Amino acid sequence: MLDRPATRSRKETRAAVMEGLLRSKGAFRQAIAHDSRLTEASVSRILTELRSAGLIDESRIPAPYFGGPTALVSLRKDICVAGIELSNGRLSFGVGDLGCALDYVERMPVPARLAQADFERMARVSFAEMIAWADQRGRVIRQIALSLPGFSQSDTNPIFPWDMTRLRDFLADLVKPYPLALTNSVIAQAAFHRYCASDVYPVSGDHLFLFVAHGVAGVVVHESAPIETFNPFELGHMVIERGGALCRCGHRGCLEAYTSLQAISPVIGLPAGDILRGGDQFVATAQQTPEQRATLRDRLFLLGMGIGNALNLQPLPAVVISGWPSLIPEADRCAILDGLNETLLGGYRADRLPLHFIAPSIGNDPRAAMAYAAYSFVSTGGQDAAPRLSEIA
Amino acid sequence: MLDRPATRSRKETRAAVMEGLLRSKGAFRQAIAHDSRLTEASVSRILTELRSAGLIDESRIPAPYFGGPTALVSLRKDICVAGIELSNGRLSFGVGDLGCALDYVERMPVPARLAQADFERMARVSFAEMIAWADQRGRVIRQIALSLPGFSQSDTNPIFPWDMTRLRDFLADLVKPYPLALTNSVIAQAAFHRYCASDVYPVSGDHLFLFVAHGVAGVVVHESAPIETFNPFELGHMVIERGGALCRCGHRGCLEAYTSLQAISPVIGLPAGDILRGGDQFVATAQQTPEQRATLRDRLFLLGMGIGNALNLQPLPAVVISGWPSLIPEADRCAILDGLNETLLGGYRADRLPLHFIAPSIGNDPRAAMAYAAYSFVSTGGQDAAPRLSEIA
DNA sequence: CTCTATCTTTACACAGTGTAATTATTGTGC
DNA sequence: GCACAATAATTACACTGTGTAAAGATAGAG
Repeated sequence: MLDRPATRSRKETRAAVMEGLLRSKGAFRQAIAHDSRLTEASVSRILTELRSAGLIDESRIPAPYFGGPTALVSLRKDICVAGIELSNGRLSFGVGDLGCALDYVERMPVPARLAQADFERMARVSFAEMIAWADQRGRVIRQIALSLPGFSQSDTNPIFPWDMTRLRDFLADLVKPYPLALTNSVIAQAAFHRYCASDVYPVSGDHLFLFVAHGVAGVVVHESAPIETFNPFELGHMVIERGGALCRCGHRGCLEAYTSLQAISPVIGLPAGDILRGGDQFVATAQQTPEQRATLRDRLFLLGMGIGNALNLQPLPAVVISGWPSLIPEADRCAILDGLNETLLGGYRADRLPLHFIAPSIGNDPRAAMAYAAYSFVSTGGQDAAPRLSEIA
Repeated sequence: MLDRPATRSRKETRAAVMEGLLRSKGAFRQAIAHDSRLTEASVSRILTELRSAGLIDESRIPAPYFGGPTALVSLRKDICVAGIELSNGRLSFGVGDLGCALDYVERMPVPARLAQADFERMARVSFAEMIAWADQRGRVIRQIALSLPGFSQSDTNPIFPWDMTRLRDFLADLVKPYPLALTNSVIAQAAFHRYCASDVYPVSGDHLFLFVAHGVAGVVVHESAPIETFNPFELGHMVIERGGALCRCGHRGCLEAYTSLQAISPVIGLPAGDILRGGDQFVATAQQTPEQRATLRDRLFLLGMGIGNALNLQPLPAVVISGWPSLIPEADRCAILDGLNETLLGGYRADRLPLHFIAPSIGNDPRAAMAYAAYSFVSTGGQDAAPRLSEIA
C-alpha cells in the first residue's frame, strides 16, 4: 500500500529487523535489507546498534560465491524467554531461547474447568521454581508470555470465565519485574508456526487457522501482518443447528456441541483427554461401528459448515486445521469438504481452497507461548526488557 | 499502540489533516492538531501547503472567547467529486462537493440482474452526460468513486457475477483521466455515515453495520481505522438452516433466503422493489394476517441468529441495522433480539449490545459513493488529482 | 488607542534514512 | 606469498518531517 515506506522510529526499525531474523533464523545483510525494506546502509546502522546491545551473532562462514557475504546474522542464542501455557488440560511452564529450544519445562495436569484461585496457587509455586532455575544458571529471562484459550482483548473469555482485571493484577504482581505478554492460545500457536515450525507448515500465504480440541478456535493469519494484530475467535459457538444439541455455553446447536473433544469422545470410543495424546497417529476408526463412523462424518460435515460460514464472512485462500480431525483417516475426513461445499459461497473447489491438516501440537507446550514471548521480545526491539544480571557485570 | 507517532510522509500528514476536516466539516487549529496528532506548528505548515494548493477555506468568525481563534478551517466548497452507485435497483450518477451536496444527479432503474454489457452501455452514456454537465459549468471533478454491492478485493462478487478484470479495464478507459475509486456499497454507506450524516448516526464507537435489502451485507466499522481498510462481507449467505429454503446462490438455508427483500416481499404484501421506497415510514403491519406477522417475526429471529453468529466471530460493542427491518414496528422487530439471545455467546443483553435501527438510505443515491469519493480524494492529500481546468487558468 | 490574552508563524534542532563515496574482506591467479 | 578483483560493509552527506521555543499577529477589554 505504501508507495514509499514511511519512516519508522528506531525502535520500530530494530523490531522489524529482529522480527525478520526470528522468522528466517539467520540471514545475510542483503536479505535483511530486502525483508525489512531498508537499504544495506541502514541495515548496517541497525546491526551496529543490535550488536552493541548484545542481541545478535555474526557467525563467519565461507562466502557462498566470489566476494560474497561471510557474516551470517542471527539472533543470539543465549537470549532467554519464558512461556506459560494453559491448554489441553495442562498448565506448562518453560524457559528457552529465541530459537524455540526448551531448556526447562514443568507441566501439570489441570481440570477442564480450572478455578481462577487454583490457577493462581499453582502459578505462584511453578513460577517461583522457574525463576529459581533460571537464576541458578545465570540465565536472564527477557520476556514472558502467557497464552490462554479464549483470551481476547474484549476480556470476555468463554473458556475460562475469569475476572480478567484480577488476572492482570495477579500476573503483574507475579512476574514483576519481568515483562509479560498475554495472548490467546491460537495466536500463540500461530506464532509457533511462524517462528519455530515454519519449515513444516503447509501454507505460506494468508489463511484460516483452526484448532479443534475442547473448543473450536480460529484465527485469520495474515502473512504480512504482525501476529499481535490477529483476531482470534471461537468458531465453536456458531449456532449451526437451530434448537440442536445443548452446548456447555447454554445455547443449543453450537458447533462445539458436535465437534469438541468431549462431544466426539463417545463416538471415537476414547476419553476426551486421550484423543489428542496419541500423537500424530491416526485414530483407529476400524474398531468403530459403521454407525459411529457415520456419526463422525456428520460431525465433520458440521465442522465444514462452520468453516464455510466463517469463510463467507472472511474470504481466505487456504485453511489449516489442527486438532482431532487431523487424526481421522482421509476417507472420513473429507466429510468436511461436503459441509464446506454446502455453505461456502460458490461451493467448495479444491483448487481454489487448499485445505491442510497438521498434527495437533500436543506435547509441545509451552513452546507456543515461548514463541509468542520471542515475538514480543523482538517487537520491542530488544529495548524494553533490560538484562538485569548483565547490568551488574 | 504507538508511544510516539511514527513520522509520516507529507502526503500522509496532509491526508490525515484533510480527513479530519472532512469528518468535522470545519475546525479550529487546536482541534486539527489534536485530531491529527500534530503540534500546532506542524498544522500551520500543513495548512500553508493546503492553502496554496487551493484546498481549504479559512473563514473569519468572531472569536469564541477572549483571544480565541478567529479562523475556522474547512475544506473548500468548490472542490468537486462524483459518485456512481449501483444499488436498490438503480444506477445513479451524481456530482457535488465534499460536503455531500448533490448538484447534479441522474438515476436510472436497472433490472435486479443487470448484465455487464448493459451496465457498460448505460454507464458510457450517463458518464458522458455527467462530464458534459461539469465541463459546461467549469467544474473540475477531482475524484470519482463507484460503489457496487458485493464488491470485494477478492474479485468474487456474489451479487453481480461480472468479470472484474473486464470491469476494471472498462472503467479505466471510461473515466480516463479522472481518478477512480472502486468500493463496496456497504463501505460507501459507512463513508456516507462517517462523513456526511455523522450527526444523525446513532453510534460513535466501533460497531457492526448491516444493510438488509436484496442481500444482507455487513461491515465492521472501526472508528479509528481508515474506511478503505474495512472488510465488507455478505452475511446473507451464512447457512443458518441446514437443508432449508433454496437460495439464489444454489445453497439451502442461507439467511438471505429468509430475510432478503425478495424473501419477505410476499410476507409484507408489497413488491420487493417498493418496500424500501416508502421512505422511513413503518411498514403497515396492521393489514397483515397474524400468520404473516408471525412469519415476519421468525425471519427477524433468523436475522438475529445470523448477527449473533457473526458477532461470535467478531465481538463488537454495538450494531446498526439499516434496511427493511428498520421499517417494522418495534413490537415485531424485537424478534431479532430473541435470535441474538440464542446465538450470541453469553446471551443478548441490551446494556452490553446497543442495537440501533436507521432508516434505509434510499433516495440518497449516489451520495454514498460521493462520500467515498470525497474520502478517496482527501486520502491522496489532494495531490494525485490534478485540477486540469485550473491549470490552464 | 493601548494593552493583553491567545492564536499563528517562523527559526532552529534533531531523528531517521537514502545516495554515493569509501573502506574492508576474501577468494583467484600467478 | 602477494597483488588483484569482486563484492560486502561502513561512513559522509543531504534531505524530509516534525517538535520546541521564540517571535509576530489578532482582536476584544478598558
